[in-house]
Amino acid sequence: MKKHSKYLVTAALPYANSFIHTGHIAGAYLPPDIFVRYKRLNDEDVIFISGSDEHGTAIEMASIAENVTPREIIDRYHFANKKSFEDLGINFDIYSRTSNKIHHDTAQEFFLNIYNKNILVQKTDKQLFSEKENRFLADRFVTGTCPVCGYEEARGDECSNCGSNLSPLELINPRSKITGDIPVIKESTHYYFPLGDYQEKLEKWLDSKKGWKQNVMNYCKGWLKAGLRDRAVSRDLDWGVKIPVKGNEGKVIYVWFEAPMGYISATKELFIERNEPEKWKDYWMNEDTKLIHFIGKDNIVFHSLIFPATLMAHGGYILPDNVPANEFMNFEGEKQSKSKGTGVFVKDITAKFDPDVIRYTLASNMPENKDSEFVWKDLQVKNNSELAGILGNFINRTVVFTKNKFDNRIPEIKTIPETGNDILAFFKSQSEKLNELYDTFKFKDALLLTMDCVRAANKYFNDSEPWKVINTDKEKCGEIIRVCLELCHSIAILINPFLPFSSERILKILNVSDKDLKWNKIGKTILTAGNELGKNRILFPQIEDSEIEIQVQASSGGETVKTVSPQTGIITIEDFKKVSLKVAKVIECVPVPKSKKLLKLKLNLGTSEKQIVSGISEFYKPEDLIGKLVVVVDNLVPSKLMGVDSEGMLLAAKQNGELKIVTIDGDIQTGADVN
RNA sequence: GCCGGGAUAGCUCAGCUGGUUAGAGCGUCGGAAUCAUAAUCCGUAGGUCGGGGGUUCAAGUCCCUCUCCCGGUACCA
Repeated sequence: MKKHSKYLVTAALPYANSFIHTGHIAGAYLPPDIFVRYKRLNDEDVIFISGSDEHGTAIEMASIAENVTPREIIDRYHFANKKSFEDLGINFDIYSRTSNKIHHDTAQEFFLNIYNKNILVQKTDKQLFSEKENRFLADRFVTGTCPVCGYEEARGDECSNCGSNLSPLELINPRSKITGDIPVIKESTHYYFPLGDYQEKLEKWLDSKKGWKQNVMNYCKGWLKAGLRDRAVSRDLDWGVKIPVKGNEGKVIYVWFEAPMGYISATKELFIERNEPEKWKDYWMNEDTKLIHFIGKDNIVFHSLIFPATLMAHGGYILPDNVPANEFMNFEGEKQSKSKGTGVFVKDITAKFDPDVIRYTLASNMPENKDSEFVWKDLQVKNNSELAGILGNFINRTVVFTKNKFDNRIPEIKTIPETGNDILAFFKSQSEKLNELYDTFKFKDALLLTMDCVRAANKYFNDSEPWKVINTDKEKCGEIIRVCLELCHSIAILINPFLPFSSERILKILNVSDKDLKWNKIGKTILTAGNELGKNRILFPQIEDSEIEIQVQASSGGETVKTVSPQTGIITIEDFKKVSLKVAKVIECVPVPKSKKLLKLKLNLGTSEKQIVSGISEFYKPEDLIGKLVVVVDNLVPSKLMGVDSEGMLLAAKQNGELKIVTIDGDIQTGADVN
């Protein structure tokens, strides 16, 4: 029965306005890749889908902020992220993107289907409209004075000063963030999806689900308990999938509604590429297919309530069989966050370390049950003591022994020694235990069990003492080494889901094809006596302290410093000239509400003023700083910290938990260049 | 404020419906071994399971309460 089911595995569509970081990988991409690889070793029918989510306000905002087209933004992140996945061996069958025509067609068909059934309801709201730009302004495009605290730069959805939730209509003196002009109030009609109508169906459906993770169920129950409400499915925006109904010019399908359909359009695209354009239905519309969504916890309600409801509304589609969401992976005690500039981008870490080492580190510490922690030191420790020490060493000692004592050829085996049979049987039984772990998404346990096999292999080598036996009985020694070589092959299979690159390298070293790279060959003898081994190579070179130190230092700059790429070395004067340093006087200084370390500073730079947010409140009180002359980076790309705009960076020295800001020795005019 | 989730050995984490001396990996310390990337193997030590109270023959596991962290959500007109 199980044999005949198909698997349709999806990984969350990353939003194309930032680079993916290790937290994303550990939470939503490595787990499905491991799962899919395991299934493939078992010859199961599985396809693995993901792609970039490329519409919505945030991308349009980014494009305006950078004065480029949205297309430039999404291209930048789409291709970078696609490459990041490839570099890490996350092997999607297709990594598509929602800006593709096929996705627009699919989403519009979906919308029309539901629209034609009169499922959608229309509501009219007052919204701010910019006559200059001739369009409605999304919440985040509006800025104005907060009616609660009087802060003049409040956003349309939230005041970043006092934290109040706002509607753009409440703002005093609202302005367009793009052009600065004053918008007018205009009515706009939108379509809503009546999620509440599906409450009962969803509850019943969820009740029938066995084996879902507790955290996933909890999130859903929370929402159901609160009652599901209508959700707008259209928006006044340029950038997105147009509403395919007349009279809705300037409106697009709300991104939350359209994005998950990206899984469907990506599947269509995949089978068009494979010249089987109808075959996607065999997955999406086939009850024998198990649809599994791998996501992070932020996405739970979309994948286990909202998207299923829209699938129900359309009809004909299967619903997810499981949604194994993970928690988050933090970074050295902090959230991995774009706005805070903390975390490790995949593009940076893959430039420096072996993808399998990264995969191993992330997998062994996956946030399966609760938020977990990525620590640089861990990468070194895992590599040196586990990958190199246990795994790499076993392969290496076996291969080197074969080379030195058996002419680099696979020894004959007449009878397998009893202890050899034991270890092979142990491998087999472990592989059976692993089946259950993989099927229940317990990948951390699976990794431990996998490494147990390698440990046992080392023990077999030790206990058998081939280096002694070689002196008395070469044939028997050959049999021991032969068993070890067979174990190497089994290990190549066992580690394949986690360490695909190393798995391949082991096959190369053994000089065999991948035809026996099948789960049911674990613990089997498959090598051919007399065959010569391939060239040996060290699978996991030691990672030195210095290599890790560089990373730790590069990413410990605190909130105001972006994690830098792992690059060191000498720069030219031209490089340095790119940085504009100026003397500035602190004229105002207040803590950022709700933040732990942030101070908001208003600075006088002689001819101009600017606002900088700096993570120094643990070291300085606001009143200590007012009037001080400080040094700032004047031409840093602006960013937001805790929702507060920051237009530069304050220089400070930091060491061992101490921090001192850079000040000027004596009097000089503010705005003076520093070099 | 309300809802949910955390707080377990030096570090990173497991502990299902309550049940013998609380587990794993890594690290520490000691020993064995020397084929191997100073890599392996064996053994040892390490925790009043965030604090306090309660239910029970029995609680890390259930209940109450407090502290701290993390999400979500509301209000603050």
